[in-house]
Amino acid sequence: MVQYGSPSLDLSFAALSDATRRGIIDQLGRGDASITSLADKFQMTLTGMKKHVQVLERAGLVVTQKVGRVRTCKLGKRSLKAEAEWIEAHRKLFEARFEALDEIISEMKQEGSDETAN
Amino acid sequence: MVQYGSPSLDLSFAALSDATRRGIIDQLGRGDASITSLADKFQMTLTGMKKHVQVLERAGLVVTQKVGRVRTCKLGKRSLKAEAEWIEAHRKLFEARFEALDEIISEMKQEGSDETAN
DNA sequence: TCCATACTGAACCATATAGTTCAGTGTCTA
DNA sequence: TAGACACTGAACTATATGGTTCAGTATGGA
Repeated sequence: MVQYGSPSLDLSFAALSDATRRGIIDQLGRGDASITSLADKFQMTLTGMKKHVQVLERAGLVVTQKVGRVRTCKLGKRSLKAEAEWIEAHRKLFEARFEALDEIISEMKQEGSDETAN
Repeated sequence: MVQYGSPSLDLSFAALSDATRRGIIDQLGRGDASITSLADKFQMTLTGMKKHVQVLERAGLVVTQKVGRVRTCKLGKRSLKAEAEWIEAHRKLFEARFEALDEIISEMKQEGSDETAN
């Protein structure tokens, strides 16, 4: 795969594409948590939960710290800034398209429509 | 996988997690394009490009219409609103954590620090 | 009518993801 | 010091992803 964009956006959007991981972020927003407590909450094995946490950690969205036998997870310092910026920048493109679509619709009303065919 | 969140967020964040697909959205923001022109631009086979476009289409980020032998791709009506909202809502959680971190750092300066160990 | 163009679909490959089990290792705590 | 607890890592499974090639089908133009 040829790289065009930011590999960190790759990692964070991929991390956010799983509902369990979005739930973990939600949960950590309410307070730090151990792997065990997260695994309980999301009904998953410790090993499975650890993998999710690692994905979030690689994306910089979560940091963990092991004290004694307990690994505590908390929200990281990435703060979703770059992601918010990408999305906001591109929402403008989408909105510009809407205006263009309005024109097309008026045109279609005049001359009869094509199909989204095949 | 037990589902907790929105399956449409799953699809759109997954779609955005690939730099080529983010590039396609970028490109379509500058104007509609055929599969062939996108494949050229991103140096990829037609088949490969078609798959990317299908991922974007399933996520609602792109719509396509075939006229004659040409399939034209344009930005869809999803507009990234839900994605922007999720991210904005959660940025607040991250920022709240920062303040908490500041407290922790001051505490650590007083009593000597732990390690992010193991 | 014939050829080039534009796409489509099936099949394949390598790698990643989402999860599991099982067998550890290290740390409390009674 | 024995057991319980919290995690870790390897190995395995099933499925998805990102890409390819190859063999079509359908359309448009000379």
